[in-house]
Amino acid sequence: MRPTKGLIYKLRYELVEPTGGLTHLTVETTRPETIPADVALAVHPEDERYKALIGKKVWRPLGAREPLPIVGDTAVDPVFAAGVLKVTPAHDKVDFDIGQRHRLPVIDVLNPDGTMHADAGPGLAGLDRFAARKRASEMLKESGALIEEKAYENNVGYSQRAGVPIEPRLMQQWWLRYPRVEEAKQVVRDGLIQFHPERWSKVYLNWLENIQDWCISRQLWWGHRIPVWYLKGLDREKLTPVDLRDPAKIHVSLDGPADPQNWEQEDDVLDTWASSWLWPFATLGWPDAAAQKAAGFDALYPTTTLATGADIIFFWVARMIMAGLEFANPGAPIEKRIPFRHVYFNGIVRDKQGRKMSKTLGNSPDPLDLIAKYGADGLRFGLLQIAPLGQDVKFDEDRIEAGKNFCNKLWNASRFRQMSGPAGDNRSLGAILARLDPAKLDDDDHALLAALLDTMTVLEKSFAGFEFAAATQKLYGFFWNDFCDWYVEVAKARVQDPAAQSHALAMQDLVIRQFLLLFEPFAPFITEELWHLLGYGAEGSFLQDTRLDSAAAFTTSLAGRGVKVDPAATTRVDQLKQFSTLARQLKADQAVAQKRDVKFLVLGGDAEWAQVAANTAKLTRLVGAAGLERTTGKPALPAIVTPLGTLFLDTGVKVDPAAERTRLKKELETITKHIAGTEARLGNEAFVSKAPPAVLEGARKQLADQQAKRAELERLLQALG
RNA sequence: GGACCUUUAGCUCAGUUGGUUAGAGCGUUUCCUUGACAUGGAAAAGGUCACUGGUUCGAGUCCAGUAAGGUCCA
Repeated sequence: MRPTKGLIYKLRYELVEPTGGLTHLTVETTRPETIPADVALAVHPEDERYKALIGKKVWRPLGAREPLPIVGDTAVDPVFAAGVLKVTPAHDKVDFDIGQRHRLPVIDVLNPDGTMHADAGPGLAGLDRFAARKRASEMLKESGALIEEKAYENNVGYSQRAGVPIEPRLMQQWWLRYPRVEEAKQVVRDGLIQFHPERWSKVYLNWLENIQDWCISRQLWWGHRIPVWYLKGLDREKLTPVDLRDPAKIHVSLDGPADPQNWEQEDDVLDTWASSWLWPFATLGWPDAAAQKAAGFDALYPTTTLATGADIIFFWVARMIMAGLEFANPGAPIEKRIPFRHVYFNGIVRDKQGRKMSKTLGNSPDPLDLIAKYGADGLRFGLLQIAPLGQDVKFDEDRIEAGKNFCNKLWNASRFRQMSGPAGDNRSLGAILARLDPAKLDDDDHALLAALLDTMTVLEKSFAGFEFAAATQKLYGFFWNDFCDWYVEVAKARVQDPAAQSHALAMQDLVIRQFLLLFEPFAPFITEELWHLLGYGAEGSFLQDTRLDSAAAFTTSLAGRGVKVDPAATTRVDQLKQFSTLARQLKADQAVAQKRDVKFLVLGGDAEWAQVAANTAKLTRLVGAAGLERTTGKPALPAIVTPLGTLFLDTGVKVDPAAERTRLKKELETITKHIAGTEARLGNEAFVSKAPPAVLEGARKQLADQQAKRAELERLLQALG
């Protein structure tokens, strides 16, 4: 559709019998050359101006002078122009529908080449449609029917290929009645075929409930020719319904008539989709039995998953299902006839403004340019990251850059592993496990293995549910945060310790190996490269051929080496993470340069101090501390409350009590607000009596923690004086 | 007109069966090139979860309605 400037013509249609003081009706049209094809005028049945005229007649002002009925139809917009519509069923969709409703005849005045047909009458016949429009207006002017013509802009459909306005015209078309409609509904409703996301099945079923016959004729020259033959000498434009059912005149079959010399095959070809709907079995040798056997039809049909866009549910998916049920494994149970068991609807990638990418708009980035900029893996991972299940995605190059950065992170982490110490035997999972020393597993090892197992479990679930974006997010967080930001950092000390090095490196080799296996579908190139560089594969073997163990199998392998992951370690490591974050925060608050090593003092119970003391080496390194000591007093120093006790920062500079007080008061305010919220919840009788015990217990624990923190903050404020 | 979907931080999006103080990336602010990575590290600011009502001890999440936007309709 394109806004097109043209003319609109205001015309008089004379009443055959003047009624109620009216002699004519005023009609506006942009296509006066189609008047010879008019078969009626239509008004809105509720329109007070014209209601009484329904059933009366007017004279056609151009072409054959015949009386045309006035009909009432709600499709008429009473507000547009004079509220009277000329009805030309042969050359307008709305008019055609009106014609059908009122059983009006159809008069075609256009030839296929866009010139006027003889039925357009003398003066117009033979003219090109645009020349005819001009001539028609002149003829109407001469006869006095033309009231006025004025400039007008409306939306006109254009041919994309030829760039000329499209003229609706009735033609002989072939239609197909769909087979197996009920079965097609049943297989999706009963879950024999599952849609992902499931909600698209509603769209599918809704369409099948209202299914109409399929117009399979396409006015094209390429494709499968429609298997219909006409007896030579028949006028195809004048066929009656009886003719169409007469096998002496019309032949329909795949093989064609026995006496082809007497017949002419239909020139039109099938709708593209009428070829495509055969795809699931036509690609497996169908209909030739020997070819099917050779292609492995019995093993491969039905296939597991069809991946496609939801915009072609009707065009392709529904039709493949019906075709499969009809043509594949005829007579077999229904589960052998369906073409696939799962349909995965990928999101459609749109541009930043949300528009569909198209050649016409030129808003589609060239994948090769993106690969040159971000790498094939970066592009793939970035796209998967922004494509949630069944949701369209707005393409944003920043996300692709994030994909590249992640690949870079993986590369550097692997490089660091190589620089950290000698390569061990990485050729199999067993070989790496043999290098682990179960006696040397610390909390960080346990927490990392727990996070790895969790990642594996989440990936298993994500793959089963076609949730690829969720999988990428899990992989990203695990590798960047759990492994690089925490584990590799805290392991630096162990790697330099001769007694712990071998074990610590084996842990890294193990985790990188499993990560490469998990990450391979999202970034096949860099993972394969690293697989070889780090010696994970034997000579000539490939990551892509290596089996990925399930979380359960991996747990068993660990157990075989005497490694049982301690879930409580994660909690303890989280406390250390919080401790170091708060320590850094304290430094930042006090405007202490990060690199400057300062002295920290910890005030806390024995258990808390024991945990800090056991991790002093890690913590001082992580937060940049010259020392981390226990204190029993209440030094007048900037402080922060952590899960492992209160932490004081000694910069050697005299503390500013006013600034410190302001900071602590703000903290106190926040925690007091939270306590009020928690207390309100616990004070609610209905909550206490109805909430599940676990939730209740959680709330009580939370309140206790919050109160302890508040008490500590109050003590600190008091100590400041 | 019909069906379906979306609305959460400046931007792009997560948020699993309702349950602590709603998350991530990018962007922004401050600091940092010490030995994996500045394609990086540390910290911070930033949200009445479109609106109205309902169900519930409890709603971003469930229900109804409203608004705005989008997709498909052979």
